[in-house]
Amino acid sequence: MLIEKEKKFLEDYNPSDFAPFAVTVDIVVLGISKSAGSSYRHLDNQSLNVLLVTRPDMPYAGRSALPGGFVGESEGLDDAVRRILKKKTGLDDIYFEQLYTYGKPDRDPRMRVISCAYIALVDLEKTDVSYARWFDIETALDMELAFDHGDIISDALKRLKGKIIYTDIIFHIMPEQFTISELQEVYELILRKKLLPAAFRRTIADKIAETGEYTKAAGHRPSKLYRVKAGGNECL
Amino acid sequence: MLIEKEKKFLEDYNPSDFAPFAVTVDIVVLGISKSAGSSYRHLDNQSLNVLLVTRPDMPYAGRSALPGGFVGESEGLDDAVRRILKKKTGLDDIYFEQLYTYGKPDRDPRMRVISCAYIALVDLEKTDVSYARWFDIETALDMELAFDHGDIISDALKRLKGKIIYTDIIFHIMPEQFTISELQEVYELILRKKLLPAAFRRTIADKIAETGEYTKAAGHRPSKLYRVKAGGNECL
DNA sequence: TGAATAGTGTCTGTGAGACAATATTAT
DNA sequence: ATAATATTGTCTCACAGACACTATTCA
Repeated sequence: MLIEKEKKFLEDYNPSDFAPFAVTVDIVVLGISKSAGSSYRHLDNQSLNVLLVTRPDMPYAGRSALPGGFVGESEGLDDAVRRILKKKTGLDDIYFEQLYTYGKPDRDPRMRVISCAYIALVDLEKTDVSYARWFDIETALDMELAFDHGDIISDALKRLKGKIIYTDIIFHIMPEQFTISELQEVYELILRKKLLPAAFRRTIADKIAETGEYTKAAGHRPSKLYRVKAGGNECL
Repeated sequence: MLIEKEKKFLEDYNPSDFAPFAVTVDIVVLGISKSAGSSYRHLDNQSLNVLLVTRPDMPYAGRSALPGGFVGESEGLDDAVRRILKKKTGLDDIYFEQLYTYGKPDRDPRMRVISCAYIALVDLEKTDVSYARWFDIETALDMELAFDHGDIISDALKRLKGKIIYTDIIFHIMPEQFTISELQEVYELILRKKLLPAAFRRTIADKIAETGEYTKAAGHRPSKLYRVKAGGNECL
């Protein structure tokens, strides 16, 4: 005979009364793209982009959505992320981190689905995205996306905005070589505000190293090219 | 006839090939307890505590574990957290936030379980924890806990350590009235390092307000009692 | 040469670290 | 009076904001 206390515990842990859920991972893949400047004198314009796929099926058929998919029966969440990233970008070794888990009962009309959302940062130039398309982040946020993917993207940006101040994850989105101005512009795109060049240089000076190379044919003074210094601060 | 591209998409989204998962929430409930100082002259000792339950069943029967339970079929993750917190602490309106989702395939020997972990901060004095027990955080970390709950607790502490610097969530763990020294000691318990009283006072001065009351019978100079000022910075 | 960008120098204010000094109570 | 804590004062240093200034290239 069970005492009252033990009964109470059993309520929580009885394996027979758990409901079956589907679990997916959805990934906010972010990258920086460049478009030609307005004249030979002007720098290229950078923009923050997010990778989206088009849903072929109901629900939200034809609607854009984050790349994602169901987690396999004996597959870890991280493994599912790696598998999907490989398929959508052609890359291994992409930096990613867990963002948040979305579990509102009605978020998928078909069934109960828990979505574990991730952020991934890629060097966009290296990606081969045959089954997906890059969208400017502003455009993407204005679009009608499938499920709650619009919320997920804006949560991802909030997270990123917070983290680039006290970690070095920004470098995962940069190409191997970059100028300080480019790096500053990426910060500005994410933080949505202008920074002072002098102050910016000072603060990141110890995180980067000169490569010895310079930009060419810029129509004005060339810029030193830098790379990340080893041993950055990734934090939690 | 489907073109190759569409087939590829269908692979990811075919609703019939999803695996059934159980989803639980597990909560790291943290609170500050006081034990009497060594003499009438000395202040009470505060310690950071975590709420644990004892598992009555396999697996890990008899082992201590985080309070948690299966998420109901049409219950939101947050609703599950509120339900469990109410049962284990007797309190509504507890501050909590999502920590991380743990989904290793072998983390529960019975079946595939995804655990969505949360942090909750409570005023320990107000809790009625008939079905759980408070443990000093150091003790808890040294114990052999069920599942991966040891990892979850240490992740929770890392998160808290990061967040108390740039948010005001700390106040959710404080009683209505507190002295600056007490508040400082809580910071020190979480950050695991000593702070300078003068600097500490300066930095938190604008977040708290005097109540007009003082500590009594302290065996030495009494301290002003403060409360939180409205409109704190909770951030993401 | 000049437009456009790269990069430096420096003043100033804010805020943290360090630590000394003063204040107040119960016994 | 004294132990123990509370609270304030102040010097210094690091660093970010602001902004002026110099440097360099290509068409």
